[in-house]
Amino acid sequence: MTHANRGTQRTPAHTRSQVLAHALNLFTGRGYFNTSVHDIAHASKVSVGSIYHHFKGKEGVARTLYEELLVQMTEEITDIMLNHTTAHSRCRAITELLFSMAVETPETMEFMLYAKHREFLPDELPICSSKPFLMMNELVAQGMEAGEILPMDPTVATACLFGGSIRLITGYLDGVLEQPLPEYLEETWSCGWRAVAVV
Amino acid sequence: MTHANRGTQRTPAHTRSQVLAHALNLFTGRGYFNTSVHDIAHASKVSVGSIYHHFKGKEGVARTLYEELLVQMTEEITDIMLNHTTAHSRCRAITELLFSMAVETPETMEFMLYAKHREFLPDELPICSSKPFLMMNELVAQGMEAGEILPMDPTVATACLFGGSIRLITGYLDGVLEQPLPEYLEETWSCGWRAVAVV
DNA sequence: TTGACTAGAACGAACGTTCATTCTATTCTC
DNA sequence: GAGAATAGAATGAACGTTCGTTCTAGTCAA
Repeated sequence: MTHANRGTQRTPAHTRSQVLAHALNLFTGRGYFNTSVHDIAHASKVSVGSIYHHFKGKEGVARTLYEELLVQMTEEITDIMLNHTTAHSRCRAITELLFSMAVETPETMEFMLYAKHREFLPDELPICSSKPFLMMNELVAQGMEAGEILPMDPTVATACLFGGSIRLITGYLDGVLEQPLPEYLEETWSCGWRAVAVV
Repeated sequence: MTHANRGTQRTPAHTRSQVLAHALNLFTGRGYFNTSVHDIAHASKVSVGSIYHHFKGKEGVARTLYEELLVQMTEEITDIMLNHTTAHSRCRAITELLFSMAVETPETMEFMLYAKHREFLPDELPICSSKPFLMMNELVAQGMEAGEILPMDPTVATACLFGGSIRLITGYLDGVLEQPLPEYLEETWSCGWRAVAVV
């Protein structure tokens, strides 16, 4: 390492992660279309050319963020499936996961729940067709077969089980909740489970 | 009327409504930022100058759409409040309203539920702070006082009561439902009410 | 004739993208 | 191990396009 970059890393991996982190921040803060490639370059302290070298363009940055997000989410849910056995316990764990992600990585959460991906990633399926969401559907269907969840359309059950949590998280991300998000967890979970549980 | 506009209306009211209708169509179809003023002008068969005369610009068109939407929604909910007395009956009516709006005016519904208004209307509050949503909150709070709804945080109750419906409607607008939307109404309503109702 | 309305050409700023060039770390040759 | 060769990475000015907006000229009803 020469004096020219004393104090700053300049490995490709570092460049990539810097760009992704700052792009996520800008995309969620002001929106994809209100963020220019030059904004990302400036925020990441990286040149425009580097962004094109690594990601092939603005859309490539967004696509990479989206794909990494789905992979991470899939891993988390797989973990939950392995470490819990009942639908009750699995759904509870997923609700906790959603709440804690919203608090700890709100930008990631916002990018997942709130961004209109189809406006800037035209070839992507809607997020509710993505792997993690399908896994949640599958999980609920299994719980129904096991007699833990009332017999009904699995799509409806999934929507009602998690719909309340998702709305609260949306409210949190919009800054309209009066209490800190975690204080709503217990009641929200109770309602969601009560909506579909076999008594 | 001269030969110049034979067969087409050219009253200001007609111009306004044409612009609004086609703008809504374009905004929901490809997104606000993927729609240019020239696109709106072309689709509405109206000149760019006219759009600027009536709406002061692209953002003005979106703002008008948004405001009209909130007014219409407020009226509908006010109607429901007047024609129903119990929280059970009112919430059921609102759920039906949401489902039927989604089917009959999907673009309006999409613009309300799905568009990221804050990205293109920077001064607007998030939609969950808007009048119709606050009325729903208030309605639920009243139902709680009346002993119809379990005592809990009203925000949570509202989120869980309507969260399932909203998720299903989102799925419908994304085109991922297997059945026609109305077939999900009964089950979704049952779940939502069961989540919060006093037994 | 006046004033609201419409038309569409013109404008300038901002944007995503490209590219010729420079830099840097690693490999190869002797 | 010195030095040439190479490939990947980084740079930022420049380009062509698109877009929101403005402007001037013209239309039409009252």
